[in-house]
Amino acid sequence: MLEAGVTSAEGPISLKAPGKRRVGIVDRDSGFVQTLRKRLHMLAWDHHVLSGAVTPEALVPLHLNALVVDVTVVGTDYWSYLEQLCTRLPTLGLVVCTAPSSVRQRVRALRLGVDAWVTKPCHPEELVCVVEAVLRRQRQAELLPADGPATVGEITIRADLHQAYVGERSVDLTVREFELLLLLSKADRVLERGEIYERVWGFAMAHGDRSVDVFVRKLRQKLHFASPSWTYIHTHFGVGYRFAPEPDHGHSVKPRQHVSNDSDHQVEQLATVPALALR
Amino acid sequence: MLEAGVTSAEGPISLKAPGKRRVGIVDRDSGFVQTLRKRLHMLAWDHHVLSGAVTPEALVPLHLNALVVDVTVVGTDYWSYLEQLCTRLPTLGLVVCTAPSSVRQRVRALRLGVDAWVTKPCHPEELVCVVEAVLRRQRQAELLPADGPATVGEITIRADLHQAYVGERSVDLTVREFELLLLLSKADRVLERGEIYERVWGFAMAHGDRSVDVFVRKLRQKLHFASPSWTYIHTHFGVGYRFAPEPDHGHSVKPRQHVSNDSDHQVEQLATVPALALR
DNA sequence: TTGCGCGTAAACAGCTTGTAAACAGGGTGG
DNA sequence: CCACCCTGTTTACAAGCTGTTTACGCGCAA
Repeated sequence: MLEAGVTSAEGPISLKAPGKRRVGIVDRDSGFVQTLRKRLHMLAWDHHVLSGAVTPEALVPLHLNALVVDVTVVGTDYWSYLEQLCTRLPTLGLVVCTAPSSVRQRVRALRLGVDAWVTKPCHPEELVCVVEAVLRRQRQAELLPADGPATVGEITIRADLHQAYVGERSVDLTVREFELLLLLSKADRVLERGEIYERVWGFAMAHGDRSVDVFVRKLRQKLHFASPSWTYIHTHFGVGYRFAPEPDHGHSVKPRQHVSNDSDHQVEQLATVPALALR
Repeated sequence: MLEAGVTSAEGPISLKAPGKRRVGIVDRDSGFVQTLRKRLHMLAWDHHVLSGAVTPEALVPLHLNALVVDVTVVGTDYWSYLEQLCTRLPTLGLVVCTAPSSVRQRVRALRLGVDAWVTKPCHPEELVCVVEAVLRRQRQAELLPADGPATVGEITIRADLHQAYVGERSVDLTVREFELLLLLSKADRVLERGEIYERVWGFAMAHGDRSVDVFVRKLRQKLHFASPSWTYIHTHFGVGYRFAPEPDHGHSVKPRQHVSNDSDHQVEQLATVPALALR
């Protein structure tokens, strides 16, 4: 019973997207619900409209973070329902949004464990903000894990470790290099230098700044050292860079690609290997 | 967050006087304040009536768990004040209780990080219940990590005793050190300094503050003294720290994995340092 | 071919971290 | 009530790493 509450608060978070919240709605005002749904959708929160008073046990598999209830839907004796919710699912954020009530009612509900009481009619936006405030306080407790590893080509990008790997071996990227890789790998198109600079460095690129080029080279070098038979970053002359893992099919005829050069891993080898032989 | 315990400052995970809460009040309505005080006294909560808008920095030594503010006391531009509070003291429960307001105002405040907005005139009992609801959700965060003993590497973390052990021998961690260890061990990823500070200290880290580094060093020292052949805390340069117990494979080859730090010389120094020097 | 964009390399400056120690405040015990 | 001890905070300095800048040469496109 109680573990159900823990599950709904902690379980799904490790399984689903970290920032994703799930909100349940118990209400019959279809217009109000529609507005809420729209707003929640904009916030990229999952939501689940429930038809009537769902038992705490039935709520468990929904993995809700919060529940908005209009107690008029529940029936005359909604107190036992609220009490059940607060007892069995103590980690569930509970917001009552209902018709005008007495101080006594609100105090009783808050004492039971309800997190907030909003009086109808209310602006949907305000209700959403109240739920958000509850979830914010709720989330403060959690240690939200970063999103899981993503694999591109032979490279595994681990956001939780701020590092990329090939198998078990670290590519040994610095912070900037990793951020650059993360940005490039997420964008599925050619990125201009200015755009890259803005999103990695955080401000506008000065005219003539070659930082992006330098870091692309460093990143290419390390990626090539870690995964020699793949090409990841492609140069679009006069435009920018594009990330796309491509295995090297031998040295077949494919000169059309703007495949930038690939220097062999370390310095001394560069001196001995003619550049042309590599292409 | 801030605990009204005997010791100076305690983090969110503190265990002392769990029921004791400290609430600050910023209001000029003396009658209202008197009623509140009386009610808070009955609840055995400490309270502290403040004269006007106290800066977040001045608030820190008061070790408040929550703050009730009538924004009319603060002045015309109370937004910056609320924003400061929410930014600098994100774990502080913040309830605005003031004259009638617009939806826009309430939404803005809730978005800033205010936990609840109560409109005057209101029943003092209801206000207390709202604060209680906020504190309840806040306290949930503190009680959750109090689960059974967990073993990581050679270290056994006893949340119930607020201490870590190697076998039967205590690692002799201070409160802060233990909280740091608990936080790090619960997160399965790299934690940035700011995040660590916010969770352990309870408020936003000032720019240039090295407290986290210092405590990581102390913790490393004691862990290494208690469990010399393991490495627990790894530095991710430019990012933060990550906890992961790793046995030292014979120190012949340095496994330059994603592990940034090496503490070879540290080992020798620690070996020569008498136990007392660790405290 | 020419002009400009891009790859490459290395030097330098600045920042980040480890380390140690002094300092301050509160708690405890005499 | 006072002195000592324990924590936590702050500061300073050194070492290492990272990011930036600069220079040079090649290659792409007109």
